[in-house]
Amino acid sequence: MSSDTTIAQEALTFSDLGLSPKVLSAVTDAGYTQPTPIQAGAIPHALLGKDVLGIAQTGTGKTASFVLPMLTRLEKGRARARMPRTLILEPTRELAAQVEENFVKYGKNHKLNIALLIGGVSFDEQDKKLERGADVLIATPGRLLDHRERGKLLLNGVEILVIDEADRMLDMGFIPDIERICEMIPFTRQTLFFSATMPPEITKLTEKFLHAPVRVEVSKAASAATNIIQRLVKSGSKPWDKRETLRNLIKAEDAELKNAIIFCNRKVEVSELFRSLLKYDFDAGALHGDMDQRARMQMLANFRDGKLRYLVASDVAARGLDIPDVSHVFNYDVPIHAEDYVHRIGRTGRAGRSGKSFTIATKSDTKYVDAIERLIGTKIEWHDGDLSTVVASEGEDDAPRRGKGAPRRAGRKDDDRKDRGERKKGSERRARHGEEDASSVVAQQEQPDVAEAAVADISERRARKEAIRSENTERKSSDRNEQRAPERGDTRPQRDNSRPARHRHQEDNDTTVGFGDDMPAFMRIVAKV
DNA sequence: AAAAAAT
Repeated sequence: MSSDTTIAQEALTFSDLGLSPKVLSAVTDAGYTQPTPIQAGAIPHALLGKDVLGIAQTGTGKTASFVLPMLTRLEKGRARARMPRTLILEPTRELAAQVEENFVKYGKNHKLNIALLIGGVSFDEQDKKLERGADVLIATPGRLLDHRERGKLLLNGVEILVIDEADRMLDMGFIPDIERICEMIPFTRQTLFFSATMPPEITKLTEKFLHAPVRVEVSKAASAATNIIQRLVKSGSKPWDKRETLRNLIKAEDAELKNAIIFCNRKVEVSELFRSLLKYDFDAGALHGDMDQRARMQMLANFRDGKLRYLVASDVAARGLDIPDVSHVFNYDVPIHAEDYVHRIGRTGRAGRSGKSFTIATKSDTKYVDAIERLIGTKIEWHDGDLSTVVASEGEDDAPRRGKGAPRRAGRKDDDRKDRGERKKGSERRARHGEEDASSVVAQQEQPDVAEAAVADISERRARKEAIRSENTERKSSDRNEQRAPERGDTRPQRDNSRPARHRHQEDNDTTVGFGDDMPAFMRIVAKV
């Protein structure tokens, strides 16, 4: 009876789902045999051309649940110029690039034209791909609409439309854009719609744009994976207190720590913490939305490839990003929205591995911690005593009653001197003079420990300089020049700008992109198909 | 209290 169905489900393999031989062979080559619940539930219907409403978090194998059937269905027919056959909408550039990687990986036996339309990079290459006729078009909404308005793109040939991470698009205010785009595509299309949650606005959207969808639901991740050890870490609330807490934590975890993502709530904090960590010789990179696109891709690639051990990031990296082997997640700030906590810590403990997450909490974070504990339904253990044992740094208390202008030098600890040094002056200068100045800052820093520097692995130092340089090309100050100004003293090997960065790292690595085995264990148990 | 996305 019910045990029979369980057995039948467990025995299910990809070859049972109706995928084409070409697709199956790519899946097998990637080392997968068993579909995840969302894949097993969605693929057969998607192959039949039905609309699918998939309710699933990232990390459930969701991407493959639309990539594989789309590849199969694309085997018939050909793309025409400026008329893409399929369209996949993603909320962030990194996610869009990641989906493209999936199409490349599982479409290796197909001859498909894939175009990635995202902001922050030049139009030329994107235009060329559209002109050639794209079988698969992956886009963030803004750039897609931009291309359309320039007349480079006709959406009335789209046969399959995928809307991914719909609830996140809602958070980001993309819903009007999504509606516009949906209205441009003939309703004879097939629509595959994915969302982790179903708030009323999203339900409305599905009622408007889906036709008799098959609903496939995988239970929510909010119950927090059991393979991730979670701890709260008390800290004073001043930035230097928190940075010191973080450094000590990282050092204490050193033996177990392969690599870590460190989340901050704000972009400025990402930048500050990143610079601070570099000064303390941590092998860190940074990732947030104000960095130029090349730097974003570079940082992510370097972190994935193990060239950077730490990645300081905003919530742009919280959801969906698939880096298979992250050992630690640190929340430098307690996330304001409890769901973000679940997404952030879900960057570790992937592909059935174990992971550790530490959340630095100050007295003013109490209510956010409470909200998180309510959401995940458990109390998070304190790492080394709770906040009642916090010693406020000398001359300060934790009460946030002082304004920003309050003197803050009084009680600083010895260890902090590095942290607060000449940063402001330095960054102002860098902003005016561009990148070459950043390397001199690095040189300056390294001077005090010449001996150490000499011993240090050269490539590591080069990577760090590269990192500091990239992080300095923040979009706000230089993105526009970036597109047309290779004349700045750029010593990096000349980039072939006609190809987006992600193609390069994709060719020279075969990092596993998460898939069937990329499902948290707790989900495997409760998932219903 | 934020971040994300077109310029």
